[in-house]
Amino acid sequence: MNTKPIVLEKISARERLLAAAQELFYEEGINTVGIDRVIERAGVAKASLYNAFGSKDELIRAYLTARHEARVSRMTARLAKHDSPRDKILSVFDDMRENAANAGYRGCAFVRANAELRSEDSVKSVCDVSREWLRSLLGQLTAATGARDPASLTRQLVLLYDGAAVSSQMDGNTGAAQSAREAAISLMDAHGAT
Amino acid sequence: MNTKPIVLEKISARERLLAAAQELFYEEGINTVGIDRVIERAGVAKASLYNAFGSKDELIRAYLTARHEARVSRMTARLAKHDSPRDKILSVFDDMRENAANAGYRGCAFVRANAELRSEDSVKSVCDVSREWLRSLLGQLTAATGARDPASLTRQLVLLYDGAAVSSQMDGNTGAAQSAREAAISLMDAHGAT
DNA sequence: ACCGGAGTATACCGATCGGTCTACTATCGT
DNA sequence: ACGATAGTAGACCGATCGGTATACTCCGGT
Repeated sequence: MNTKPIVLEKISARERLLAAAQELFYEEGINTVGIDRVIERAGVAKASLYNAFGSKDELIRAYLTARHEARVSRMTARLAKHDSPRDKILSVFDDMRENAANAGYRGCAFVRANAELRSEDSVKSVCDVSREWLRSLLGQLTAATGARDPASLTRQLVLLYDGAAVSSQMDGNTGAAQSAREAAISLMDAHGAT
Repeated sequence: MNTKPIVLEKISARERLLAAAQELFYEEGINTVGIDRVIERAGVAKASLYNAFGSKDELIRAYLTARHEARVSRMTARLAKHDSPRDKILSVFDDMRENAANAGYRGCAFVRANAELRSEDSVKSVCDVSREWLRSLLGQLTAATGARDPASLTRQLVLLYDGAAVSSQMDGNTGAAQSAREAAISLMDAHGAT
C-alpha cells in the first residue's frame, strides 16, 4: 500500500494554532488576545505552541505571513483572468470589494497589526513585505498602461486601496471598495492610462 | 487683589494625565500602555487618575475627545483663510501634510485606536464622531463646489484622506498627503468641481 | 482656626500576561 | 520490540494588568 489518505484527516497542532490565530488576532487584535485564548481555540497544549513557534511574536509573524501568502495567490489567480493592465488594476479593487462583503471583515490585517506595534517591532517587517508587494504590483501595472506619470499614479492608487480598507473597517462601509474603484478609473483617465 | 496669576502655573493632575495619555497612547498604543506608565509620566498618584477619570476607558475617551477637538479648532482656523470651497478642500490635505511632517507622526489617532478595540467598545463612538465630522465637512464643501455628484466625490476624498494617514503611518511616507492632494485635484476636476 | 477638596505615596487585590517545566501518552518507521 | 517524534495536561514562574483602600499632607475660603 502507498501512504494512507487517512493521515490527511489529522491536522497538525501547528496548523490548528495558525487557524486559531487567524481568527482571534484578526478579529480582536494582537495585543488583546492572549496565548491562553489561542491554545484554547486551537484545542492544543501550551507546550505545542512553543514547540511549533517558540514565542508569541513568532506566531504573530506566521499569522501575518500566511495572510500575505493567501492574498498573493488569490490575487495572482484573479489577475490571470484579465489581459489589459487597466483591467488588472481594477481587479485589485474587485478583490477588496469581495473581501469586504464577507461578514466579519475588519479591514487590512497589516494595517490593524501595525497600529498595535511598539516601534522597532520584528513584526513590522512582515507588514512591510506585504505593502511593498502591492506597491510593486501596482507599479508594474501602471507602467504597462502607458500612463504619463506611472509613479505618481501608483502612489495615488495605493492611497485609494488603503483608504478603502480603513473605511470598510471603521465605518462598516461595504461600498468603500466600489468608491475606490470608481476613483481609480478617474485617476487612471487623468494620467492618460489606457 | 484679584485672582492671583500664580495659580495659572499650577497644572492640575487631570491635565497632566491627559497630556501623558496623549503622548503614550498615541505613540505606543492604547492596550500596550498600562495605567502605571501613564501616572508615572504624568508624575501623579494613581488615586488622582481614578478621581479624575474613573477608569482607563474614560481616560482613553478623554484622550481621543481632546484629540478631536484640537483638530476641529485647528481646521476651523485654517478653513477661514480660504474663500473658495475648492481651496478649503485642499487645505484639509495641507493640514495633514503639515502634521505628517512632524517627527513622531504616527498616523490618525482614531484609526490607530480603532485597530485595538474589541467590538462594541465604548471608545468606538468617539472615533465615529470624529470621522463623521470630517465626512460632513467634506460633504458641505463638495456640494458648494457644484460638483456633479458631490456624495460620490466626498466618499472618494475621504478615501484619499484615510489612505494618506495609513501610508504616512506605515511607510513613514511624508509625501503621502501631497500625493493625496494631487489626487484630490484630479478627482475634483473629474467631478466638475470648480 | 478650621474644614473640605485635591493630591500624595504605597500597599494590596484577583486576574491575566508570556513563558517554562515536568511527566505522561499515542503513533510512527525500522 | 524499540526509540524517535509529536502531542497531551497542568503546575508553576515573575511580571504586569486595571482597580481599590488606607492614611497622610497641603492649601485656600469662610
